[in-house]
Amino acid sequence: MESSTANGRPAQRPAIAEVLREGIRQGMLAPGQPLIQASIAEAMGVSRIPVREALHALAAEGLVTFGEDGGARVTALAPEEVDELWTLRALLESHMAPAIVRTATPVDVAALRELVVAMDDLDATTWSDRNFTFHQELHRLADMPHVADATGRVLTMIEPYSRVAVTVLQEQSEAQAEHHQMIDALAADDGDELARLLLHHSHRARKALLAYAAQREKPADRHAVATEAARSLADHLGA
Amino acid sequence: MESSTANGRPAQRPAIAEVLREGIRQGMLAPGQPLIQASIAEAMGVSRIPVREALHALAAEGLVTFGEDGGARVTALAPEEVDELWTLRALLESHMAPAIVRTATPVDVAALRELVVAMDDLDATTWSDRNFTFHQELHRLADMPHVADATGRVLTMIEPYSRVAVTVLQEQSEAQAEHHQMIDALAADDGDELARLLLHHSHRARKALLAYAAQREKPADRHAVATEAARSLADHLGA
DNA sequence: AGAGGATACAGTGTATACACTGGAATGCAA
DNA sequence: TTGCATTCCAGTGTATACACTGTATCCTCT
Repeated sequence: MESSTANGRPAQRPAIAEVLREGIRQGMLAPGQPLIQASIAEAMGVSRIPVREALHALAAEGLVTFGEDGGARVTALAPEEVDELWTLRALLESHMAPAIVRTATPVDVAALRELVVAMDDLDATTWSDRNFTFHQELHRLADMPHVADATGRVLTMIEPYSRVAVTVLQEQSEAQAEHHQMIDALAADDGDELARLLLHHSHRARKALLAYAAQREKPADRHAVATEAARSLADHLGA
Repeated sequence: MESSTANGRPAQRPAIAEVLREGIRQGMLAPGQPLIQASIAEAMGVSRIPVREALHALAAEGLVTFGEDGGARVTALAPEEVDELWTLRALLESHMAPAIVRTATPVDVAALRELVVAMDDLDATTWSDRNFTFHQELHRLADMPHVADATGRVLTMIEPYSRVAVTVLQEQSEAQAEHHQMIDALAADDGDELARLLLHHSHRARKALLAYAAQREKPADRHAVATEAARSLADHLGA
């Protein structure tokens, strides 16, 4: 009475989207970079078909954007969008805080504390990875799969932009200090405090990032590409 | 210097995902229903390839679930999941409220009021459609594209479950009354009141829906599928 | 008649092949 | 040298074809 199904081959499809997602999240695939189906297919040893499917899935997640000409690129976010997503992240995380405190067992808290302690002295890249894991694990405790999913998507989208800040600013040590406070609040069953910390965590990082971005993009603001090209041209002609 | 692209044929791809999404949202494709690639392809007059891409995109949106056997079905949500999503909706909508009030022009407000008035006496199906549009238009005013997108996804996911409530309960008239109040709050530039109304709107509807669902699912709660299968088997054997 | 195994079928995953497009390079004329 | 038309090519969208698997059917044997 019920229909059936089966697949044909190794079916490493999920792996393709996974690899691309990680590549984008970790910044190896830069925002705006074109994603050529044939190249990806060759690199992964598959045909274009499963690559296209992965690309469309990532597009639905917002990580990839299909230009009207059909070409896929890593989604590039405008500063206002990054700002919006940081605020959204703060909202979602603080929303989960009470549930996290409610359902976390001492074992969970111990595991998280261990994770945080292990992050205390790490280079920026590794720290960013662990930071992502830490927050994901935290969200998992809320027992709100859809909210956690949405939050994870937001985290993934803003991560390429956050990493820059971690590398350049003193962001890492401040964030670590706050992580320790979060664990303490969690151990003390203080949901309100955890929510407050998560809000502060996001908003402080967001402001630092925006300041950095503003400083970085000031000179390039309007005619950035044009002036850059003009300078290059002048040099070339002057020689 | 820059790469180029082009497509081959009519490229009605976006239409495919769109049609499926609408079909799911409007309940024409019921939760749990298998989505056979070949059938869809034939119905839409295309091959399976673009259908697969649409399916994967919808899966990334959460509207479609791929079973481990590979078969795609319309995602079926457990009551707790619907509950979680209603709460999330309330959070997101109330978050947007201040921004909506801030950026809405008198023209926007008039257009929304007209929309609401036109909804006053409609059959359940048409009203549900307009209701969806109304909320989407409201979100659009917040000038927060990503939050609005996320909210739209949530609305789409819960809509099949909400429609039942609208059909059965007196939900429609209560919701309409609240819609009018929202427009008034919007016209009065009262962001806090709008946020309060949106929260109340969602939470009341959510409770009504849950009560309805609980009543409806009481007998099938635990071993629903097993008992269903057993009954079917019994009928079949008894005949 | 009932249990056990071969076979057909439905359905999926993937690769290959073809059609089509827009920009880049090239060649030609002025 | 410059302006323009033509050709070439990179890249995409889609269809067809094939490989594979789980389930259901049917046939056989006891």
